[in-house]
Amino acid sequence: MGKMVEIGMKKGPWTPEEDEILSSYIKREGGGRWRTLPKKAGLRRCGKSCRLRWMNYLRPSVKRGGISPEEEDLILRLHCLLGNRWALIAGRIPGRTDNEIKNYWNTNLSKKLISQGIDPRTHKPLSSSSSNPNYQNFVHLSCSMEQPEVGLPNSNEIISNPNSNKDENKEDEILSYSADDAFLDSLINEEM
DNA sequence: AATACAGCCAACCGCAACAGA
DNA sequence: GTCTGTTGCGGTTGGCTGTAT
Repeated sequence: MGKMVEIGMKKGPWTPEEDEILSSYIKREGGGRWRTLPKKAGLRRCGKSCRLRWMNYLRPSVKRGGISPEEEDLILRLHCLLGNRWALIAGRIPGRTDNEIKNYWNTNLSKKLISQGIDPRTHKPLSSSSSNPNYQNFVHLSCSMEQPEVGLPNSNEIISNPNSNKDENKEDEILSYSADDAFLDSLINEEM
């Protein structure tokens, strides 16, 4: 498939005028059909850019900033279970977007974990830091959800190598498990 | 006051997944 | 089943802002 190059499209930060055009169009006509939307709305932006702006900023349900300690703890728990599946994590935290959670993780939480001697990718102690007393605190805080009784992978398996596609069946199993609503709900409710 | 540096986050890019013809 | 266009996701980057020198 040939790459579609959009010429004459504006890039970079959105202006208040563009925001107004996009949100009033979507309120009037609804979202979706992102590729044709900007032309119909009268915007010189690509569909991707419009979708991103709406999803991460303009949607009325989007909360911005001020992540609470409860939300932070939930992000830690979900990341421990799911790895860098930001959309999946965001789906369990009302009003938060994948982009916001990803940014919060990269700028705050991963540094916090590193300072505690924890590898933010694996949620295991960094090399030669397993005796770090902070690790015990972190395990209690972040990874203390009960492991399922039977037939389910543990969280370390899930995130041990997120880029590997060598075992498709296993990956499917993990994905279906990871997205299990009842289990994730129990994880959330345990915390609230 | 000017400059350098660091942190943060909005937005972009590439690719995978999905949908439908 | 295959091809093609669209959407969604995650990694990355560029630029803005605040702080240090």
